[in-house]
Order: sequence, then C-alpha cells, then structure tokens
Amino acid sequence: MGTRGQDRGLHARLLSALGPAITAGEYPPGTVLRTDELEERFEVSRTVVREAVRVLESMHLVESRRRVGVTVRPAEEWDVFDPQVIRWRLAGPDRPRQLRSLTRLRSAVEPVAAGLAAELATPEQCADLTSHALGMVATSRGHQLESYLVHDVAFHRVILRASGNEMFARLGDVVAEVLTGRTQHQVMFSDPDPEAVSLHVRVAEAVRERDAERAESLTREITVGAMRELDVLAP
Amino acid sequence: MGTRGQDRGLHARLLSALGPAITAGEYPPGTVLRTDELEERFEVSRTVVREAVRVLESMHLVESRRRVGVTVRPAEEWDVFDPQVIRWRLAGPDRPRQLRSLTRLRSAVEPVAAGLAAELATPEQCADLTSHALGMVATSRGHQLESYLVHDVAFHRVILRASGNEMFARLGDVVAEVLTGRTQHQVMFSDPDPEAVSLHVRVAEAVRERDAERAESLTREITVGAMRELDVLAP
DNA sequence: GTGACTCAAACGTCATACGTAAGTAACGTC
DNA sequence: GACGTTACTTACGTATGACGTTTGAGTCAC
Repeated sequence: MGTRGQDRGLHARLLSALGPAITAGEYPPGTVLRTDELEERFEVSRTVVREAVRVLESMHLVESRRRVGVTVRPAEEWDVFDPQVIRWRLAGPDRPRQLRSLTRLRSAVEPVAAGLAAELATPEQCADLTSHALGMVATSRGHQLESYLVHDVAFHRVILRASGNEMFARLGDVVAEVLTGRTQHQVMFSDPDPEAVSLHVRVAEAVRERDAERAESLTREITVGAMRELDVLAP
Repeated sequence: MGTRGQDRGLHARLLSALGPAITAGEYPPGTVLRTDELEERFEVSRTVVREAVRVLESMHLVESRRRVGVTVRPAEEWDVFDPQVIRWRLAGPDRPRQLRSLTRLRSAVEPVAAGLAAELATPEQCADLTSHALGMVATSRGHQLESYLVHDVAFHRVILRASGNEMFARLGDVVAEVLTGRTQHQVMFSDPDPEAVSLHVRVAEAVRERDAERAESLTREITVGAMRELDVLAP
C-alpha cells in the first residue's frame, strides 16, 4: 500500500517529515524549532515552512510564538483523533499504545454502531454485510489473509456507515488501519480465529433481522476478542 | 466564556471566517474559492490566505488544486472529529445534527470509560469524583445552573481522564462543549433532573468501590437520559 | 531588590517575481 | 467530421527581500 499522506507539494513533504518525528518523540515537549533553522535543514523557503507549521499548529502538535519560536507541545494536548496524527503514531514507536487506545475505542463504538445499524441499515447494506461475512468465511482458511482482510475491513465499514452517525462513519478509516496493521504485522501466518469469523456472520444475521440487542452484544464479543488478542500478542 | 479559537494573527481570523462559513454550508461542495478573490475580499496578503487554506485542507474541508482553485469538499469527507470543526458546526445551522452525533458518541464512549475508571482511578480521582457529584447535588436546586454545570463538566472530565485512555481523555473538551451548550440553550429555566443527579452520585460510588460493571451500566443510564432529553427538546 | 526602560530576536505580514501543473482550445491529421 | 496532439493560459506553488510587531531578556536607575 502506497504513501497515504498525499505528498504533493513541498509543504506536504515537510509535514510528513516533521509530523512523524514529533509524534515519535524525537523532539521532546518544549523543544523549539526556529523557522530559519527548518528552512535551512530542509532546504525550503519560509513560505513552505510556515505552511507546514500552521498545519502542525492546528493539530496542536506545536505552538508558534513570537520571539520564542515553534515549540513542541506535550503529548496530552495533541489532537489524537486527527487521522494524520493517528497514522504517524501507528508508524512510530508509540504504535503499541496507539493500537491499544484505538482498539479500546472500537470496543466502545462498534457495538453501539452495530445496534444502530440493526435499526437503520438499508436492504442493500444488509446484503453487503452478509456478502462480506460470507466472504470472510470463504477466505478464512488456507492463508488467504489478503482477501480475508478486504472483507473484514469492508464489513466493519458497512456497520459504521449504516449506523447513520457521521462520526461513527468516519472511524471506518481508522478501523481499516488497525485491521490492516494487525494483518501485516503480527498474525501473518496463522489463519483467523474461526470464532471471530462466526461472530461476524451472526452479526450480519442479527442486523438483517433488525435485532439491535443481539447485533450489539455480538459485536461486543468481537471487540472483546480484539482486545484479548492484543493482550496476548503485546504484553 | 470568550472566543475559543485563538484569533491571534490574520490567518487565524481568516480561518474563523471561512471555517464556520464552509461548515455552515454557505459554500456548497464543489464551490471554488480563488486565492486572489479571498485576498481581495478579506484584505489580506497571499501568504495569509495560503496558510488558512492549508489548515482547511488538513481538515479535509477544502482541496487546493492547480489551475482550478480551492474547492469545497463534500461534508462526508470532513474531519468531523477535529475539535475546531466540531465547534464550528455546533455554532452553525448544523447544530442539532452535530449535537445528536456527539451525544450518541458519548453514549458509546462514556460507559466504557467509566468501567475503566473503576479499575484505574487513583484515590485522588475518586475523591474528585465524589466531590463533584456532591457539588452537583448541592447546586441542583434553586437555579444555580452555572455552578451545577461546572461540577457536571468536571465530573465527566475526571471519568474520561481516569479511564487511562488518551483518546477518551481528549473527548473531555467535546463533552464540556455539549453540556455547556445544553445549559445555555435549552434547559435554562428548569432545574436538573434529580434522577440524573442521583446517577452521578452512584457512579462516583461505584468507581470508588472498584465496581466496573455497575459504573458502566449507571453511566449508560446517564447517557441514555441525555439522548432522551435531546429527543424531547428537538424533534 | 524592584521597577521601568531599552533592545533585539523571531515570528507575522506584505509585495513581487517566477516556476509549474492542468484545463482548454486551437490545430492538424486521419 | 471525429479524434488525438500541441500550445497556450490560468491559478496555484515556491522563493525572496523588506518591514512590522510582539515579547523575552538584559540593563539601568532608584
């Protein structure tokens, strides 16, 4: 999978150099980055530096003050919901912690989303769910992890969209990133847990039958499994 | 309660002019804003316009392309988790929808956070919880809505922080905004629901006694109440 | 030691010039 | 007449020099 962060333009390139570095903790909170220093170090003009800094500022990663410079803010103030920040942290040394946070977030949101989906999903969305669940079953054996992942991601995306909540829907990308990361990093060799596969099928059923309670609690089981898996793989 | 969005600098001023306008739908998706037009209209230099545009771009509100201009993106692509975007939408005509989304998000996250808090809260956090819950009780009668709000916000902030999840913790500001908005907009005249007050006290108890199950389900009752309240006040 | 004052550092803003990609239309060929 | 190619024009992208403004720090007088 290619570079996610549209590196079009120098400012974007600078951003994808500074962002990861800051979120990785290479510049501890309080570090000051002078504009002309950055200019020189990255061989770009002030214009470019300033634009990149403005974006970092909007993410609360840094604060630009006169006579002082661009100072790195403490991690507690970062916009940890910014997709860009999430990606940077997933790619850095903070990955385990970020993965844990995200999985916990999933465990809170997805069950509720599934419950709503059971009430609001269109026939087409129900069909998609079933289709992807069956796709997961079909690809769950024999090291077809790539294809399995596609269905898994699509399944959760449909659930989140069908919830009718715009904010839940936007978490689709994040979930995709977590699932993709999991496949590529850790469980590359073992086939998916049959239990999990079965749960997805049953969630699709529950949604189709408009059984919100069941959809919610089954999805909760899925996310509990995800958390358990994380605990097993990363102490 | 002053202006939230640090209007320091022309670019910030421009941002807080364009952001609300776009999120309010004043520029329908596909609208193109040329740089020199903005320059002229807001009487600022190109530098300033570009910096503001870069930030809007990082929120996925607009897309800047050569030879075409700065085009407004469809709402489905906006970063609806960006605190800035949330604030803008809360201040605009999309407020009801945004409030509904946020309340639903609360109903997903806060119970889980409370469960975690019951396991992880420090003695000091437990004390704070109890203190604020009692504060709510004390101020829940006799039109002391201002003071009540302070305790309410603080209570939920402590829960979210005590969950030990950085992402949950960052939702404190959002919750604060929702609660504040509710007080200032709608229920200005009636005292808080005694039932809700009691629930807060019992959540504090449950956390103090490390009873995660109870903390979670009591908090779920609180959020259910919040959703119900929203349904009653806004059809 | 405290206060006001001065100074300079670094960002903030502006204006201008030139580079560059990408629609658009003109052009020519088939 | 339809289609592909070329050239042009437009609006953003980048670079640079100049000046304004804030503000931390050091200085000086009291």
